[in-house]
Amino acid sequence: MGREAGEAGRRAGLKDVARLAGVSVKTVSNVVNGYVHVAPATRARVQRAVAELNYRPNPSARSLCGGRSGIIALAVPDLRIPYFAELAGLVVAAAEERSLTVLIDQTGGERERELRVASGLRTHLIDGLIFSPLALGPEDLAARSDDTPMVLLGERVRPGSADHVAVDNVAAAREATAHRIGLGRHRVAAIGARHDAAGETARLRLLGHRQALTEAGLPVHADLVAPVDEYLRADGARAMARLLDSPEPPDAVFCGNDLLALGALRTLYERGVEVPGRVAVAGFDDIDDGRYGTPSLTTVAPDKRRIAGEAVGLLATRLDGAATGPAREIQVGHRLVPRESTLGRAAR
Amino acid sequence: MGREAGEAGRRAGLKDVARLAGVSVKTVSNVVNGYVHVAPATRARVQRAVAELNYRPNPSARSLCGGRSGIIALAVPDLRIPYFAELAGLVVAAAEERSLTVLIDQTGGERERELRVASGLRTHLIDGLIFSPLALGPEDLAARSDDTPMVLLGERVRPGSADHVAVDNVAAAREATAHRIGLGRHRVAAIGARHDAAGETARLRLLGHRQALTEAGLPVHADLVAPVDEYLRADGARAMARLLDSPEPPDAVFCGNDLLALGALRTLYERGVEVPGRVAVAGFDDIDDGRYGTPSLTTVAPDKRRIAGEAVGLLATRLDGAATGPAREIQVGHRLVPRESTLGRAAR
DNA sequence: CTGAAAGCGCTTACAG
DNA sequence: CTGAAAGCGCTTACAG
Repeated sequence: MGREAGEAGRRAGLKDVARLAGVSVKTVSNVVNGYVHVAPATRARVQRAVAELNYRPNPSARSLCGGRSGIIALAVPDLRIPYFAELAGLVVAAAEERSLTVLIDQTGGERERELRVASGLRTHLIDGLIFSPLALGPEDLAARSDDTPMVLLGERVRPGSADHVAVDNVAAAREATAHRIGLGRHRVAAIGARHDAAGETARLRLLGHRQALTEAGLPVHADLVAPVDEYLRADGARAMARLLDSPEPPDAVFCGNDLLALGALRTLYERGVEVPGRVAVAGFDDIDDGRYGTPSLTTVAPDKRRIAGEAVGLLATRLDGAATGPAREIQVGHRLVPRESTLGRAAR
Repeated sequence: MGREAGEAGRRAGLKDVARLAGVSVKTVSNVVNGYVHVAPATRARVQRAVAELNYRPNPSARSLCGGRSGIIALAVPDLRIPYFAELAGLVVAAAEERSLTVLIDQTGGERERELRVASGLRTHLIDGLIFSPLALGPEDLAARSDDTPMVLLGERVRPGSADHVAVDNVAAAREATAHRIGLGRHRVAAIGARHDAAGETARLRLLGHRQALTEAGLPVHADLVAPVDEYLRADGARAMARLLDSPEPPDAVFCGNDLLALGALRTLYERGVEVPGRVAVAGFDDIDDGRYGTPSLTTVAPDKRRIAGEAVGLLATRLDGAATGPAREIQVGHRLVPRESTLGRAAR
């Protein structure tokens, strides 16, 4: 008898292990936490007792002692948005490598909820926060009063106010548009202008797009920049329809993200417009859906795995003592992934 | 001065609130936890103190007292799989309505990791578990030794051994295939047979598919059932290619999930096979990607919002006292969503 | 290298 | 309806 959990109905505690091993709880604690100064024989004895009792540390008690909970929060707009889902999956995996557990908060990109997240919604519970804000601006973030370590995903906040990991949105978008210009397109539209506060990333991507036009000596037509409410497929579909209905439709479109681009492809399909024959389409994010699209979607691929890894890594260093110290900024690479939506079937 | 957290650098505790309000900690605890028997005046005084000190209960302490942590775990194979990402988003939202926080575990569908999840990976930390196993069978699940409340998503386990929420996979798949037969297709293939332990859901869906064939008096050709390793786009694409290469290709395909179907659509696109003209395609899950596909994907839509809601609801009742009691089973509805991949462009 | 003691912030019986 | 006390399981100085 006696495998798995304590038969007694009660789970074994540090004290039980100590008794069985014939040492003090302090020593057990030392062994469990991997401290160095424990005699090998003692360590072995303790480990045997731990195994026998199937002892597992109680994270609540540990965290209560001012120790850490081992939990970090990831706050994103919505897991139903593939980019954030993929990112979340990678963050959970990266966290696991460091024995951290991830709890998810969905903000819906709403200012109120993001404010709550930033001001310590999970204080006491989490050791740190990885936050991808949409509605909050640099000022909001810099004014944060909670002192839980935080790593920001996305645009640069006021320099020095928080650790953050980002891609060079301007450069990446510029490459995407330049790619189409290089293929001979001269009326390159953009889908994704936003008028709300959520527009920082959008703004930078559209800026890169315009830079590419300017660098190529092409005019920037205001009517070739389509605004959207959100960055979802439906918005892209609607925006594409409007562009097609304009007097001089574009021969290429840069979309602020892949979801918009997939929506745009859908409209083009419905209207029987050849892609890339008459309109070349590119997105941003490199979500899985784009890879198997028909046609497959040309996009800019940020290194999501590295974004997740760096975010968790930055947080981990904060948890391991360096709680204070200058804010760090990590710029993660990206690469243009040309596929059929700009190259045609030859792309395969 | 004095907004947000305690200036003193230390967050206010129950004791601080009690002192400020001039009551005992017990009373503060009562107010904070919404107990009834507190004099209105006392309650008001306490609430004022709570607000003034910006007091927030420490979940670790609460959980340590044998109380609850307010945290539940959601264990799914991988958030990068859209179905699970959408489900996770809905679970997080449903949990929030009940003031529960969701922590995510990714099992990768690996037996070892699922076993760890089932046997109490998060004991002490979580109040309950919502688990979508892939590799574990009914025996594994029934043999679970950990007593943390658990709600299973997916197939029926050994009746009575655990709460679970599921859709009627057999009936749903049958409808999907019957739909194509009703449209005059007679060589309806299936993609998604699995030979590993992860096959329970797959098995039921293919069973429903065969039932539809049989009910229509159609033969079940073994060569029209394509096996796959996983349920991802790439698997669907490969399987579709094999089916097309067979001597008598199908005129319709039922795929075990939407990801397989999207992969199949990709192969059909690459080979220039008209959909649904020459091959009608249907999937299962109703993930967002299918809705905007080109063509849009006919699928079976389980009521995901309800799955998430019921799962959290079942768990919540276990946390609110009914920790023991007979296992409950909730069957969630589904509906066939015919789209262009079977109906053609007229579907719009 | 190891032990005994205090205390983290809360809740839960137990009295009044 | 409210209070004083014990204790949840751990870690952290402080001694030895």
